[in-house]
Amino acid sequence: MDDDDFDFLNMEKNIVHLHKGQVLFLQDTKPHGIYCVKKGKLKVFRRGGEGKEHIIRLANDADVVGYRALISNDKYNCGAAALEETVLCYVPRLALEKLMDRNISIYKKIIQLLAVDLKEAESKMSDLAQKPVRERAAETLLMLKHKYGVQEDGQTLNVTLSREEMANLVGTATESFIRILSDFKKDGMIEVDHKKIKIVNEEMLYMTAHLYD
Amino acid sequence: MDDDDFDFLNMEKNIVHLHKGQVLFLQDTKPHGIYCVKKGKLKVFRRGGEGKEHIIRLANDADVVGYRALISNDKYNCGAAALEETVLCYVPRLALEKLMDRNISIYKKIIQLLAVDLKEAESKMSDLAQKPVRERAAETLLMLKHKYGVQEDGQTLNVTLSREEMANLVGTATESFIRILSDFKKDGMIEVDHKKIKIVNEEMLYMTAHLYD
DNA sequence: TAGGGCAGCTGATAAATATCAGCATTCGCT
DNA sequence: AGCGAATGCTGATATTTATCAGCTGCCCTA
Repeated sequence: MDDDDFDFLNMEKNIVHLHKGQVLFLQDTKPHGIYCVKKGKLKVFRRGGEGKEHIIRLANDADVVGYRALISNDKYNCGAAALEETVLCYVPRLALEKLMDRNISIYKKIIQLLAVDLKEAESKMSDLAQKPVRERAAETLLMLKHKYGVQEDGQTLNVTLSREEMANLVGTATESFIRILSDFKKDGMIEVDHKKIKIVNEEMLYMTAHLYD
Repeated sequence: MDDDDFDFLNMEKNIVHLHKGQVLFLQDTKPHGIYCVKKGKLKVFRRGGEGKEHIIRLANDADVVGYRALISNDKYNCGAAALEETVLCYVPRLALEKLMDRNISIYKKIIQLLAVDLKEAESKMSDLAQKPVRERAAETLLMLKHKYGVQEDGQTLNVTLSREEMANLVGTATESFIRILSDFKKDGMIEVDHKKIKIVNEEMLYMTAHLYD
């Protein structure tokens, strides 16, 4: 979304504040609008049979969430919750429809959002089907760096997730992920200080992820 | 796509015939148009590191394939190949753009296509992350029945896939899938005659897939 | 119609991953 | 600051899934 759209959306002045861990919307409920992240981080996840969650995607400043369900007139296929203090702009269905009426280019933007999400979903799907946990774990760490960046030291990931959440992102059991994380540490690819993860050998992580080699 | 659009597309008269196994387009190549299935069946797949293919989705009469890459001005993220004799209608980029210019509602249709694909991709993703092979195999058989229907006997799946292709659809090794298929046979859920698979106890398959129970 | 090759199948085994149990550490409260 | 609960970690083990090898039968076609 470009600045013009943001201005319009912000004019609606429906600001939502979420604390860390707070739920924005739940899987299988009906949407009434869409959300634009002004500041903060969100996880978008699905719950499987035994309640175990799988994180489908993460959201960042300027990302839009909850729009798929709304535009298909469908229930939410995923839930969303804040990973830290987060501020969002809520755009009710009607406001969105007004926006779309007066600006056809919004259609193109929605198409672009969907197309990006779909491409990433397809790639993740084949990764889940084919790559071992170790490779997916490496890939996930690199994705986190790419998505949220690093702190002033240039190495520490600028996002805080629990081990369980990271495992849910990778698509594996928490213990398995923890073991792999300590392997990565032993191999000198990362350094770990509680929830802070530092990527010290990105090249080697890439190799491990088999993104190139 | 409704009848009007089909008429327009068909006017372009770019008909493509594919024999069983023939490739429509390859992953990582550039699209020049989109394809509409007039008659036949296609698989859309990605190849992983060691060349193993994972089938992302199947296409049927009236499905559109290859449009995601075109509208994002991107390379194909997946390849596509015919599962049987297939007839498609090719719509070159320019013709599509003309169509979109004179009919804004095409944007909405593309959005709906993308939204459906995205929803299915997200669900499949969490299945791959959380469900065991046996459940995914049951789900796949039910999906094949739903997607392609059955023959006159009301039970035999109206599509022919090799065991390897089915395994690639489930996201498992060919041998693992074969074993599970013979379990299903033993349990009285299906009957198998070479490539013909008959679903004789759909209820039980649903239970096995944990779609409800 | 003989035979080469491939798909399907099965058993044995190996490897990957999950689960379970127990303990240590940290975090969120008050 | 201190307590209880939650999170993180590790080892042992179980389970799931993949891999490897070998066998059969079937189609193709030479």
